[in-house]
Amino acid sequence: MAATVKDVAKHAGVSTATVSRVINDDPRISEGTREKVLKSIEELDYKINSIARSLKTNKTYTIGFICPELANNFFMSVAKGVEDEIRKQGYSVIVCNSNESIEEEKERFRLLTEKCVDGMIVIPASNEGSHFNLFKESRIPVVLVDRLVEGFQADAVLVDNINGCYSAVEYLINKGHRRIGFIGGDMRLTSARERYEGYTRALADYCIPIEDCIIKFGDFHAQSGYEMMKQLMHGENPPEYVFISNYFMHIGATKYLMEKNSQLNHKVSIASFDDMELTSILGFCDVIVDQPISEIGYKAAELLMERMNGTDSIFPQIVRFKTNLKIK
Amino acid sequence: MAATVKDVAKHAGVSTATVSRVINDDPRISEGTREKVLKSIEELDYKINSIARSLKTNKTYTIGFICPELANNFFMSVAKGVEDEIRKQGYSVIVCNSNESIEEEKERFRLLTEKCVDGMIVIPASNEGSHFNLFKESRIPVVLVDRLVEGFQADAVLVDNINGCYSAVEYLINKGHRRIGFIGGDMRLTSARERYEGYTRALADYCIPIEDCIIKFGDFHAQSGYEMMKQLMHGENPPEYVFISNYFMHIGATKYLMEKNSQLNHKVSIASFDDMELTSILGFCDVIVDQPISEIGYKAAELLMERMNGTDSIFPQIVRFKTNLKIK
DNA sequence: AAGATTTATGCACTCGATTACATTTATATA
DNA sequence: TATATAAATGTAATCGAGTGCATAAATCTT
Repeated sequence: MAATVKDVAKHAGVSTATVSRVINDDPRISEGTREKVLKSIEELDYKINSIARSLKTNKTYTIGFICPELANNFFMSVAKGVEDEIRKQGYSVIVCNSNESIEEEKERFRLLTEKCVDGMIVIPASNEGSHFNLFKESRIPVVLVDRLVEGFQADAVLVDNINGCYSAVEYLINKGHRRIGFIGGDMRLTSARERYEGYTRALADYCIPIEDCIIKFGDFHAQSGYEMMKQLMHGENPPEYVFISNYFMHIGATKYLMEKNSQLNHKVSIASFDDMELTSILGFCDVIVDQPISEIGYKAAELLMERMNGTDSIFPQIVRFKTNLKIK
Repeated sequence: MAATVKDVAKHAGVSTATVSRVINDDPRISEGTREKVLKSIEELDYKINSIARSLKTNKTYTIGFICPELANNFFMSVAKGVEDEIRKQGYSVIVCNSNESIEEEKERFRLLTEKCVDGMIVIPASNEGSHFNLFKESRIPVVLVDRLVEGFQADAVLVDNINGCYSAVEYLINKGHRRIGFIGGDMRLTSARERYEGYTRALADYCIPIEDCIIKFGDFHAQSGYEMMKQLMHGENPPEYVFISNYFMHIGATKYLMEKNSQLNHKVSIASFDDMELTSILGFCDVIVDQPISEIGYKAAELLMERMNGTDSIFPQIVRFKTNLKIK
């Protein structure tokens, strides 16, 4: 049905090689034939078949993006940054959902390999990454985002979680607070670990004892934020401030506090990660560690482009963005 | 580098045709050769090259998803539903951002055509759709989601916006409210128009006069929700209830009310569309029109699959999901 | 004007897999 | 046992575009 180079060639009275050269802006084509061919392309409404082209050139101009969840603002903001950057170079993005499962992550990886993507950007489901060997073997460039994977060396774009969290806790300490609780994420994720590290380090530096009873660990989801805040508030001596390790748990925690606010005879405030659209209306929070989410996506795309263009150093590049402390 | 059918064929001592048949589960292959081939595939770590396959079969097992924005929970929840459903059949999804621009929408469409996607799911940027002729010509199956396009007949998955909005307004009327304001979306979108229609229809059916001064139109973004609520509250006689046409404007409006709450000598409540994770903590809202977002994605995928498999009727199918009124 | 260069174009193979058709081998039938 | 039939495999063309090499045409040299 659709016109091919052959049709165009016949129509223009030239060979397919010439048509191909016109399409690819080969300079050694005379102005006359170029126009003739372009006219035929126009008239036949010829559109290139990138499948055929890819087969020959071994380039698909497609990258894969694997993340643990699609309906997640953080991940999708990264994806947006990636898409934005990468399409400028004519690439497009196949988006895959690993569902926070290592198995599915592996499975998506296989799929993308079969589809011959030129590169991948992965937000790992876990730091457990034995299956990441597959990446190495495949020789497909990979850039990790937000989290690292044990035993797998690759380019990565992260934020300085430790100092981000540290600065928030330090700020609270300087404001005179001593009893600062913590709600952490899944400790199998580097980001969760680093944030916890920032918390403990700040306390240690200011000689404040670490009280396990005001430290809880959730899983970065709203429901667990709700639960953990509940547990904290039901403790013997609840903290006056709670640092919450991500946006979604922050939402859950706020939900709990809103529901139970009148019944609680204890005032609590929140410091948290991520300044999303909604953060400003989450009423208990006045200290925010903001990370440059779009930039993360841009940078990941940029690193990947470098690898795909072969201008790579042997050494993996780890880019860490600084966070920004916002006080309401 | 990577092994091809040829390599496998040589290694197993058979022809490439036989290898291909094994890969594609052709039943008329003897158990013996099948095992031999599978063993070679294993040993050579052969992976199929779907580019080559697609060229021959004219199927890419890839669909396109074009939406006006990536970092948008509603769109991405639809995308999630789509991905979920479609990957069961071995498809994957190229996600494109039209940036709410008709031009970019067109441009993405061209890209996806070149990439030979088997179908597309589109959340249109506008009801203006002269460029949708391209779809017709291309003969690539398309399913529209959430919004229709003028003059373009295609399968679509929508919700019953009119009755959804109607039921909420009716509920408020039955509770004794008479002065119900309205914040609408961009009227170039069918969804915005239908919701407004539901509002006016309910008022008319209950013989309540429509007061233009308590009706504002934004653009479905948070910022405009903020602005419009501000305008309403600064009006001479602000309404007691406001129906807000979508989640993001709801957020913006709430933000305004939270900031100015103490200074307003007028109490206002909100009814709104969409029950997202955060809706429950948006403090002014107690009436919600909930739409089955994931289902929308599933259904769109399903319709598209039907078209792609050619089991299509000539007539476009329009599926409209009922909404569900939730009272807090 | 004949040969050397440069420029423009075409021929034909290739990428990796699928498949119609041909051929071989095994099995059933008379 | 010869023949018909079914099952298993191979041969070779094909999908649509790109490209090394060959060739033709145009331009330059001397």
